[in-house]
Amino acid sequence: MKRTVLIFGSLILALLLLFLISKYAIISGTLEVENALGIVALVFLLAGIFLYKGSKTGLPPPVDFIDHKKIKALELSKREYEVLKEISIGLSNREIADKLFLTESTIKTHVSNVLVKLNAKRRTQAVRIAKSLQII
Amino acid sequence: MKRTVLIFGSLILALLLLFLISKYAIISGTLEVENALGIVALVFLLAGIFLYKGSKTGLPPPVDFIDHKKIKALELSKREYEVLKEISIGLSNREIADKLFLTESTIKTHVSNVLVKLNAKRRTQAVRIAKSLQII
DNA sequence: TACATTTTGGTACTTTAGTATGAGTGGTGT
DNA sequence: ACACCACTCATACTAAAGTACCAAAATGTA
Repeated sequence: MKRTVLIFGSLILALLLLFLISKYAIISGTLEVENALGIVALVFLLAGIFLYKGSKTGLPPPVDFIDHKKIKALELSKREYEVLKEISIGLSNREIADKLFLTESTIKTHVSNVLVKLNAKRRTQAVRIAKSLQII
Repeated sequence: MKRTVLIFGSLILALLLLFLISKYAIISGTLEVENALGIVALVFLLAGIFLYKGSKTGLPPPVDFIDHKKIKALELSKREYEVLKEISIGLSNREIADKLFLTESTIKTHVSNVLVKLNAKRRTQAVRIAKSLQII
């Protein structure tokens, strides 16, 4: 949001600047209309590319970017989310327990809660759902 | 490739056309320089967006595209690969069996083979590895 | 401080997953 | 015709995963 405003602001400024420069140059005869148009064209071609890159209005999910709002909406606690991430990289409950310095019991509790909150029957399904929701 | 040439061709044509029109209009006094520049700017802004969208020269791996060579390199058979895909969408052995009209026994055999070939200990890990190898 | 969550852990089971091993069938290439 | 391989299925286990229920700390917040 902040970035968009900034980009548009500098874009408008650049446009105004170009107007002034080109107008002056044309009047004083040091620049032909073709050149002025060419410069404007080039600048805005690049601007278009840059803007599109930044905005990403396209349909394809932007590869990554975690949706933290959705995590909250699902009421996943910090630990539960942490465990979910470990599941997604293929660790067993035992391994997750060791990694987080907890007992397997605790991990099982967390996993069960994650499954309920993600409405999944299995951890593999939970991973798929989590990915489709863009929370991992 | 073909499309790129076509796009650039029409882009150049449009540029020439704009030059002619704006030059004529400016000379005959029916159009101010500002407007001409504005039009060019707008056109090329859109062109930039369009070009970027089409070319996608960016770094991000194009999201999908399955590496069939790697599947062969891993010596994954047709069935095994099929089972792997079902695993990745979170199905249980029972569910995969029903979906493919096979017994759970058979699925277990396939899964075991997949795990060995992908060098994974668990199905969740197999999914992660398969994704990192771009075979699913 | 009182209250609500979160986090942690346990016990006791049930259900899936995964391994090991063997074996029959059908297709392909030689 | 025979060898080879993918595919199928079975039995018998072992090992994880998951469920249900409970309960005590730790943490955060009104």
